[in-house]
Amino acid sequence: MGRPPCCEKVGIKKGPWTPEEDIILVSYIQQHGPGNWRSVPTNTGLLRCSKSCRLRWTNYLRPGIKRGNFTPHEEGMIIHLQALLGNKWAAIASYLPQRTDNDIKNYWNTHLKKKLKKLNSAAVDPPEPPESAPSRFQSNDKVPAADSPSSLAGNRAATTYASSAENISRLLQAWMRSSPEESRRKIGGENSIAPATQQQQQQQQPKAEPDGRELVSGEEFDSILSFENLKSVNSWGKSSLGYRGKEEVNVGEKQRSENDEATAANATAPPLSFLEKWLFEEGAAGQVEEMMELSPVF
DNA sequence: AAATTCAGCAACCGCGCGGGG
DNA sequence: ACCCCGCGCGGTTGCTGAATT
Repeated sequence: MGRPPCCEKVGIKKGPWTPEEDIILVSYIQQHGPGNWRSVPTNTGLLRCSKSCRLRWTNYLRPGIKRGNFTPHEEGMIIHLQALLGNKWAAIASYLPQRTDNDIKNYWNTHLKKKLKKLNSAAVDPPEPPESAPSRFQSNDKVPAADSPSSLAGNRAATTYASSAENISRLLQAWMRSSPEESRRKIGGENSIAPATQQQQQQQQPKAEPDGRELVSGEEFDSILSFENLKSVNSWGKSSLGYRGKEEVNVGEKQRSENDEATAANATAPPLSFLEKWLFEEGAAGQVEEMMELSPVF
C-alpha cells in the first residue's frame, strides 16, 4: 500500500504562488528558519502542502539564488558535471551554489540537451549510446568524494541561506509596488506578519538558526532593501520572481564578485578531485564541445 | 490581426532514504 | 528490528508568453 499523496486534503491550494503567499512564507521562515515544513502550513495558515512550501522556498525565495543568464562557464560546468554524475541535479547544483537543482534541470532539458544533440548529430556517427545519458557513475554507483546528494544539499542550504536577503528584498519590493493597499492590509492580519514590520523585525532580531545558520542582519537587510541599491545592481533581464504575467517585476540582483563565488563554491563543495578542480578553471567551458566529441554521451 | 505552434519554466507527483520512536 | 514520518530528489506536467504562419 502506497503512501497517500501529501496534498490529498481538500482545500489544499495548488498552482502558482501569489505574492501574498510568498510574503507569508518568507515572513515565517525569517522568524523560524527553514525546516520543519510539516508545520509551516499549519502555523502560517497557508493553504499549501508542506512540500509545496519547501519547494517554493528552495527554488525561489531562498536568498542567494541567481536566476537566468547562465554563463558559458556555468554551462560548461553543468555539461561536465552531468557527464560525470548523471542526472544528479542536486549534486550538480552543489557545485553551483547560486543555482537551484530545478533551475539547472530545466536549463539542461531545454537548452543544453538540444545543444549537445545538435553537436552530436553534426559529429560522425558516434558509437551507439543508450537513450538516457549514461553517466560515468550510474545512479547506484558511488559518486566521487562525499557528495551524496543529501549531504551536499544540506551543505548548500547552510551556506546560501546566510548569503543574502536579495530574493526576499525583491519580493518585498515587487509586492509593495504591485499589491493593492487592501491586500497589504490583509496580509498584516492575524496569522501573518505585515511586510512593513518585517523589516523592523529583521533589524531587531538578527538570529542564528539552530544549526548554526545565521540570518541576515537587520542592517544588511535594510541596505539591500534600499531602492538605490536595487537600482545599481545588475539586471537579469528576465523576471526575478516567479510571478507570471502582470506580477512580474524586473529587479536586478546584486552579483557577487568572482571571489565570493569561488569562496562559496569552496565552502559548499567537498574536496575537489583533479577533474573537479579542472571544472572550475577558466576555459574549461570552452573545451566542452571538444570533449563531447571525444566522449559522446547523448 | 488571429490562430497555431513552440519554448521556457514553475510547480506537482511519486519514490526512496534516513532518523526517531 | 520494525514502522512511521518528514524530507529531498528526479521526472513530468501544464501554463504562459513568444515566435511563426
